[in-house]
Amino acid sequence: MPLPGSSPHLNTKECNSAMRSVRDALDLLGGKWKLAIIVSLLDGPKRFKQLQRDVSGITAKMLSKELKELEVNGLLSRSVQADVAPVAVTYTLAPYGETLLPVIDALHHWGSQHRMNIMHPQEPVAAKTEVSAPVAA
Amino acid sequence: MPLPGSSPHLNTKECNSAMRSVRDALDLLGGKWKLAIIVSLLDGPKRFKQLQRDVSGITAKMLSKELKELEVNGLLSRSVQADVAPVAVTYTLAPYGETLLPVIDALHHWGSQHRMNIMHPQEPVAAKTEVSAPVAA
DNA sequence: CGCACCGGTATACTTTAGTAAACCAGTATC
DNA sequence: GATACTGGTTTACTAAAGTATACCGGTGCG
Repeated sequence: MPLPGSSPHLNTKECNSAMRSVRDALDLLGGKWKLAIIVSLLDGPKRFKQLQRDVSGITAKMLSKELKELEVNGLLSRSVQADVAPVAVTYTLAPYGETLLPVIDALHHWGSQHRMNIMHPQEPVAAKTEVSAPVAA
Repeated sequence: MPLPGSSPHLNTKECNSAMRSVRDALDLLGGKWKLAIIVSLLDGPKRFKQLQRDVSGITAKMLSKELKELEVNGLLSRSVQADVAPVAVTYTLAPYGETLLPVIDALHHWGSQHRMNIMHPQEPVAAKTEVSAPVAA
């Protein structure tokens, strides 16, 4: 099995195969809210309104929709307690959802590096031997 | 500085901080085509029409738009050879674009795992058949 | 001449993502 | 009896993403 990341580049056939997986992941995780919900749920199980407060900015409609999608993909589980006062609904990150940690970590790591690069445009990461072309700003 | 990914979960403040970076990365990489273009360019520099053939399915308009965005973010570079016959334009993955390899790798790894899980659902990875609400229908 | 390739752009359209706000039944609180 | 909290749904909208198709000047090929 070819391990991408170790080889310098892939050929076209490998690209197409690899891209299917990458797109699968991105379809599930893409959009503005999915990762935010998952990350928030890493903190522990939460109820609907609690989640809505924590994720900050999300509307009830989006939260509801995203939670459904996340649930059918097995990334979290929804449980209802009908006996308690106003019916408590709890969302819990499924074990399968926790397998996303490496992905979240990679995204977070690159994203924070990138954030530094664009805020302090010195040469902290990608400026060692090569002097790039002085193209347009 | 807490290292996410190593700890089991983060608190709410850490989530918000981490999410900014994750969203930064996702904004740059999200959408249907950006990663596909980058992965295709891992194969080596390519010209516009070549890229359009390799990425398969992308329209000239989208390719043009995505290439521009990728270029202004420093992930690839565009070079024009005006001397040759019908003006050759070459797109090359920038060194900075190669720093995405860990991200691509993580996405690819999880995505292919996930793809197997949904295609061969041998083990009950996520049995979500439970309905514990005997209340209203 | 006629066609295809090159690197795109222009126009028009559909689809999806996301926002904003109101609304619901039930309970508990003031 | 009004208000707020619970877990959402509904409707209506905007903005962004993406698709489809045609078009452009220039060149080389038969």
